[in-house]
Amino acid sequence: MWRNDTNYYLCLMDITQFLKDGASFFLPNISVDIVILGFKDGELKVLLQEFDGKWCLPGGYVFKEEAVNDAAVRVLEERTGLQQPFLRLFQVFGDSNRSFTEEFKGLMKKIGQDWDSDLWINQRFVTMAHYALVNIEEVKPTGGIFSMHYDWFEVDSLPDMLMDHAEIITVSKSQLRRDITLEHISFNLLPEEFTMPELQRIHEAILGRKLERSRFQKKMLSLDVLERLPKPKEDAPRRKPFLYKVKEENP
Amino acid sequence: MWRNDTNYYLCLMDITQFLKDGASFFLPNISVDIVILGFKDGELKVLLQEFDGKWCLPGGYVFKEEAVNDAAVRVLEERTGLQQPFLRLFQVFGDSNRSFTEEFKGLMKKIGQDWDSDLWINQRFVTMAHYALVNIEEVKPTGGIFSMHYDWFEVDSLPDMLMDHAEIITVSKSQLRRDITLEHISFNLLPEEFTMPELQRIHEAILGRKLERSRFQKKMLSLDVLERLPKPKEDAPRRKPFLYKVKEENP
DNA sequence: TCAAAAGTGTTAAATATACACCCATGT
DNA sequence: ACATGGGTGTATATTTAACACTTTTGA
Repeated sequence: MWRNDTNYYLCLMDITQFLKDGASFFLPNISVDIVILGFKDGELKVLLQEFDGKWCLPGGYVFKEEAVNDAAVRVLEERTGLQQPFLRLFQVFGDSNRSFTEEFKGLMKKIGQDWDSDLWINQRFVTMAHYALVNIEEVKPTGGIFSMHYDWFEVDSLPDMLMDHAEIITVSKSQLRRDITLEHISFNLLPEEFTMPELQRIHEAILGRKLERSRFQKKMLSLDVLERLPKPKEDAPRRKPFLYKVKEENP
Repeated sequence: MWRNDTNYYLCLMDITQFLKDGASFFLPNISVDIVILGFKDGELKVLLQEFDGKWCLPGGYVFKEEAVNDAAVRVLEERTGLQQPFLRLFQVFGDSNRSFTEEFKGLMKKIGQDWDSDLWINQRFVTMAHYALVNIEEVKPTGGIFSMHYDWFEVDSLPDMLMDHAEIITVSKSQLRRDITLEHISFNLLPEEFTMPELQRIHEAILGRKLERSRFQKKMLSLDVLERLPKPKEDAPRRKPFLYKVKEENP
């Protein structure tokens, strides 16, 4: 399941080879994009990478012998170093004019590569849009094959984005908003041990509104998935809040 | 948006031509499958078509210049005659071994077509799985290009299904179960005018459990989306229930 | 000592649940 | 007339909401 041969090859491959031979490794017309979400300073952040002056989602392609889901896991690991983060496919963006043709034209010129409209990378791509929930402190971001520049952006004030990537993020937000009220997945945005106020800030950021302390606490505890640890958080500015962790599943 | 030239061509095309030239019309490796759900005799039914002795979901491929969503709408219309039914993409099935190779081998032989492992139709396919909610009485089913046999099956007792199509139906059921509690979409399974008991039967079938009459009625009416019509349903065996229809959106 | 953050409690309102009662209709 | 399906009401339990009270802690 880890780094297969083809994948390892890609890692060593330079951009010239990628552009030349990609069509023989990857499924055509299919891409994978990942809205990698983290939480810091009270804000929900998304990891973006720079592409010819604009910004775009981390993404990649699916090897011919690879499951779509494995491709998403692989791309996510390539960009974050994370092994088992929370990852979910939430939508497909499949309009007939979805291609990066113009964008690649500009970039190729800039990095001194030959551009050709028949390049496999200029195809129309149907993208499988995923979102991932990560502990932002654990992420060791790396750029993709086209760019070594990356940064975290507040999801509600995005920079100039490529193609439909801003829309993809918008849809991911509303999906996450739905999912978080039905499933217990917000913990994935925090380290193993966390406090109730921290968890509340996350829910507030995702839902876009303030939540009432007392009710939030009761709700979370009634889910019976949290375990309160004996010692409170030490480096807190005022009263030290309790630490919690997600209960082990007892089989 | 309606029947474009390529599509019209396909309609006239016979199976030989489809197998020979399909690769030049369609996006490779991508398919669309639709779990077409209707309601009759107190049961949730799915429209299946026969394929070489087994059964499969209605499906199709995406034209190179066509949006994935338009392809799903087109396939649905081709098989049901319906113009604007409720249709939603709910999952992608993208395992690396997803192909009909063996199944096509058998069928080609049977219908006297040449089989070749390099046939485009033997590729691995990543399928965009949709579900559609239809008024079963309005559907005029037609077979696909491979089969003229179709039938409605109770979703909980399916016949022998091709590949992962039984799993796709299982996932569609759980998605629908989730969606129906959050959105008002069950009306799509009924004619324009319907009774409260009819609506309740549908919810019961989807959720897989009995619901309490009084509560169900209050809940539905409190949504403020239903309009009670002046005359009750006439052809009812006992007491005539009221007829309802979905309120017009008032802008 | 005091303001802010964190934890808990108390009450009221809103919803959900269970079931009882009544009406209409075909047998 | 009565069994059955359909419509409505009522009492109870549960959940949600609003807010008050208390504790802890750094400034």
